[in-house]
Amino acid sequence: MKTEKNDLKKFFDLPALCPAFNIRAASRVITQLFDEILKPTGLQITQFAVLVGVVSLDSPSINQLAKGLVMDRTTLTRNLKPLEKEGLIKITSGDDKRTHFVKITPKGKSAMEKTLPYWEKARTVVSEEFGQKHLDGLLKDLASVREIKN
Amino acid sequence: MKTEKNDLKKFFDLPALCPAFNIRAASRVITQLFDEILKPTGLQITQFAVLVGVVSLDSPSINQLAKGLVMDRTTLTRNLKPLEKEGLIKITSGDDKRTHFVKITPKGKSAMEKTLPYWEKARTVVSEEFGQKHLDGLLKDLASVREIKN
DNA sequence: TATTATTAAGTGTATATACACATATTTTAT
DNA sequence: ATAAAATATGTGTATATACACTTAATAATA
Repeated sequence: MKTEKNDLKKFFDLPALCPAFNIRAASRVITQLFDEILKPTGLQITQFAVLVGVVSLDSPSINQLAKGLVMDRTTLTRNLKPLEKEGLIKITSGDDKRTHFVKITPKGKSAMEKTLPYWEKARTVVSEEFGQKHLDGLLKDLASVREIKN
Repeated sequence: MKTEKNDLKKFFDLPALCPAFNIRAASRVITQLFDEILKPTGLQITQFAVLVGVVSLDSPSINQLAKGLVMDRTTLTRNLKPLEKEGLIKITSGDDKRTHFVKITPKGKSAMEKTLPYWEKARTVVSEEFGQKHLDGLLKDLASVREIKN
């Protein structure tokens, strides 16, 4: 009989119990579902989220936008690059030259309008697969998870 | 008064309603929390998840492991690289030379043993921040989200 | 005013993610 | 036995993520 040291059975329960494994796996599934449905728009769901943040926060600074999106500032900086390259946003300096504001462009607005129905479609698919009431509960829980950060 | 076309208010509700925005944001928060606590182990939570998958599935093939982890096969291939480089796993061919099996090494086992208490600590933190009962419900919901894939 | 501290943002590096495409091997059908 | 189909995996490319570190500009203080 092998020693206890080599007994790996204790790891077998982890996948079902781990918040990180599970939220990351679920995140991959949902992201693929949205990106598949959004494909005709040329936007990925993360990019759409950033654009929505930009208009909701009305031309925020990088820091403000990162906070609003619950996204690391340096991650956001990188995520803005393809949107800027495509001309969907524009980044400008304020009076305080350290601060950079993110503005939506007409092309960006147009891309958002085009994407909205696909987003609605994706949301409907999730809602039907999952149950609207169930989904409402999940969204509430996910909002609570976000609060852990504070 | 501007035309309806330029009215962006309709986007303001999206962040609260979007499963993708919310699950991705929550995933970032949880991942950072786990990675911070796991830092002394030298493993990130995704890497620990892969190792747990390898031992739980008992030296699976790449495809089997990807399926078990609900991870895209090509993502897994890339995620295995740093683990292999560190000597925590070994990849070997079977009789069918297309199939590659992933095996844990002694160094890999040792890393897992070292990491386990840190994982437990992180799980406790989440559980306390969030409430154990609440967390159980969330884990169940996340498992359901994963099922959408099938 | 000169120095120091603070604030805002970018860069270097590494891992994570996944689609489209390519390769190698095995199986199936002719 | 050979051609075609199916299977298992890897690679090219692009985006996503975030820590550690750096730079630039402004604010606070001596």
